[in-house]
Formats: sequence, C-alpha cells, structure tokens
Amino acid sequence: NINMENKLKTKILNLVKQIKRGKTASYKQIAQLASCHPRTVAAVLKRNFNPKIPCHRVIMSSGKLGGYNQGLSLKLKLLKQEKAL
DNA sequence: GAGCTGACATGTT
DNA sequence: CAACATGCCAGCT
Repeated sequence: NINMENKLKTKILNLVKQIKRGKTASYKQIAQLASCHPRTVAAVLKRNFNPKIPCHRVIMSSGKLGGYNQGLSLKLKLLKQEKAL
C-alpha cells in the first residue's frame, strides 16, 4: 500500500520532471497521465522540495497559477522567464 | 486507524 | 464572470 503510494509519487514526479522548458502542464494533465486525481498531484507537489522537479511549470487547468511551495511570486517569475525563451 | 486539510476540477446558481 | 457545493485522495495530526 505504502509502496503503491510511493510509486505513484515517483510517477507523478517523473512526469513533472519531463516538462520541457518554456512549457507548462496542468494538474489535470499530469493526473491523467499518472491515472490519479488532480488533487493527488497537487498534494504530491506541495510536499516535494526536490529542486530537480520543476513544479513551477504545473498550473491549473483554468490557466491560473495554482500554488507554489516557494512563493507564488517566484513561480510567476520563473514562468515569465521561461516564456521569454 | 479515524478525521482533517488542501498547489484541483466540474457543475450550479 | 464569481461564489458555492461536491467529488476526490495523499499526507498530517
């Protein structure tokens, strides 16, 4: 059980890790690829502090920012920076 | 092991 | 368009 949750977590994190620079993905998209609920994706990202995972590229399906564990301003900054790629 | 809390999404009002 | 209600589920307490 715990192993399954861990697998799901790594799956989600791997998917997020694969988002290319200048691109964004929604929680929903990640959820669909990982076959889980969007809130699960959010929960995993929220508690992940691994810098190898570009969580800032994950936004809401509606186009809004969503959240970020290091401050929304930073998230916005990074997205702008990468959008200007 | 039971209960609460959200970085969401979708439908209703 | 915005507020509200509800489903959902991992992680905390």
